[in-house]
Amino acid sequence: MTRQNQAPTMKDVAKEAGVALGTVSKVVNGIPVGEEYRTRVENAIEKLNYRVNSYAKGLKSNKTYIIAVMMPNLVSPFFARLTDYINKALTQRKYRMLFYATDYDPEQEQEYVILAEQQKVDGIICLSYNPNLKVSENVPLVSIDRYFGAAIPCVASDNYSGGQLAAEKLIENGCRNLAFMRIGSRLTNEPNKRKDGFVNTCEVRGIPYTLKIVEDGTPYSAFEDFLQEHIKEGKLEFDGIFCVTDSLAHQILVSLDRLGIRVPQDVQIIGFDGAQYFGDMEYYCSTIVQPLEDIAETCVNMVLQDRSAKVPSLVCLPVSYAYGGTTRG
Amino acid sequence: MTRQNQAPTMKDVAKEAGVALGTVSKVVNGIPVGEEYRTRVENAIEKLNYRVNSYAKGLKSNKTYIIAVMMPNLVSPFFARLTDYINKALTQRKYRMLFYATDYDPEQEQEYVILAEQQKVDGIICLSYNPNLKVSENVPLVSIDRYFGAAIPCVASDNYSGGQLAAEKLIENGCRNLAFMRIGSRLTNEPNKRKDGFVNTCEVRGIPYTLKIVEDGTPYSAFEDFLQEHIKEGKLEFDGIFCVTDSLAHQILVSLDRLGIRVPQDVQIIGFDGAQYFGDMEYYCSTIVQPLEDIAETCVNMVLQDRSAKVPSLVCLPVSYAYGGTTRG
DNA sequence: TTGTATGCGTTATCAT
DNA sequence: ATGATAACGCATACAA
Repeated sequence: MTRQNQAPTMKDVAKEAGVALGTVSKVVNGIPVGEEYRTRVENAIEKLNYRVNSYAKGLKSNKTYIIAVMMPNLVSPFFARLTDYINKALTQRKYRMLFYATDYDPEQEQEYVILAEQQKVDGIICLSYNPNLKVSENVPLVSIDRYFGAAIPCVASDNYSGGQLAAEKLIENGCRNLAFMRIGSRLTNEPNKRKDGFVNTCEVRGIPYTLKIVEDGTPYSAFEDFLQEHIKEGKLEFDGIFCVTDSLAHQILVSLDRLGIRVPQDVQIIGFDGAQYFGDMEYYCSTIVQPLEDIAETCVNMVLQDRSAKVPSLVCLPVSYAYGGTTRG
Repeated sequence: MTRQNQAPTMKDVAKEAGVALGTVSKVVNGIPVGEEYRTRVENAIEKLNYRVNSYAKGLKSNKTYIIAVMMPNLVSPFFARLTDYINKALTQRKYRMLFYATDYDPEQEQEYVILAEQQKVDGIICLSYNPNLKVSENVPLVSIDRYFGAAIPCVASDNYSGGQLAAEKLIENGCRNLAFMRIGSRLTNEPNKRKDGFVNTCEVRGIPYTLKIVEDGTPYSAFEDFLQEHIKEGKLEFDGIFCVTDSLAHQILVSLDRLGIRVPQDVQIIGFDGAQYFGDMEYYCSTIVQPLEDIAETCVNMVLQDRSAKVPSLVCLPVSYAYGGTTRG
């Protein structure tokens, strides 16, 4: 029984055009061929609606033009936007994106890396929460925000400077008693440097500060309780708060509203990320903006780079401050 | 010259284990094999860190376990969330997602469909803005929100009922002079039925209404001008507004704030989509919630369904109302 | 049960 | 310049 209702192959095209298989391959790949033959082949391709099978092609050439991208999810605007930029950067370079959502699960991450390897992708870009991720030598991997050691290039915002910038902006806007709030992993990763930068500037500038850091999974009410405890005679002790993400800043704003503390009159808030309403409008809050487009471009360039080229093990890209209504300027 | 530093193949494993190629294949695919052989092969696989090459596998089996998903972008929370759910549904079924961002460009959409076909994906799920999209018979395609005709299954929210529900909720909350606002394509698509449902209920209930519909690309200021014109003696004529999306509702809220009109005291607003702050918190506004998870599941089930099975040409899934602070209830 | 051989749709190396 | 043929890594029908 012959193939029925199957997609046509090069062989079919060759038969239709009355030429040899190799000739069809040449036409498809833009290799010079006699004018007469070329049109015959092109007509046959048109007639049969032929498409090259990229699996067969990949099998031969050992190149797939596919990059695997791993993120915790696409629901967080930060991840979604970053993925969007990565996808754009890949598309511009004629690459496609195979996407995996890891849901912060280290085991799934490991599984997906293995999957990507057998998918024979040309590279992997991942934002990982698995500090022990095992990765094969055979496929280049670029990490976002997590440093795995010199062998695996890591791209991140300049989180330390971002922390400094947040403190400076608050101080510049008149704050004299600061707080830093963080929820999240105890894993060492680049974003944790936000705190260090913040603390550094507070100490250099001689501004008192308080840290409220809770573990992942802690309910947000912990922060509200914390704020409550620091309200003396109806007045919040802090006049400036740096939240480790815009998402947390949003929660804090809700709590402050509930507690009757006005923003930015009573306390000024700075978040981190640069999240925007519906992706393209104003900022949720005053914030340290991550250069997502640069991060994406950098990741793509590095993952596509010749393996033999020496790549830096950590690239930090400059952040900027953006006003979003929760500070005085 | 032999392969060097290449990923190991089944042949390598067979040699290492001292068994035949076919035996390795059987072990890999869980086909019964002698206990002795099995462990020998498994050890060899472990030792060489062997991974099956899914390209070679796909070439043989004509099945790739990859579904292409096309969306305008991942920046809009609606698209991002929908894509997230689709990806989850695919992952649960051991499928992977190849993602394409179309940026609303009909030509790119067409290109991507062709690309997907030569990528030999097992199916395509797309939210398209190309009314003339050409699609091959060889790969199943499921459309979201755009009806292409009986041959191509379309999945959407029950937009008509959503429009009705919005009108009913506004009326129920005491509104007696309604407005509908829309920005967007003139292409016929399912979401356009929101207006029809809204109008239907207004007429049945005998409530006066005004439509303000502008074309894509019109600046938002057009709506603010419109509102301005309908303010008589400091009072907005409308006491209820149904916005075609939450995104537009957000813009309208900004405009109303600027115009000194209070929400929900002076006017109540209902949006459409069910967008949430940072994906998982409160709603931006009172809204008609699209059942994104159901839509995703339905699309995935349909695209994976046996081609021979008759699939319905249009599936509409029930929407619901959610309070989000911009109405009285 | 295990091994061998063929073919999937390409590309590339040959002769022609 | 063109056509025949081997190989890519795997699955499978068939032979042992």
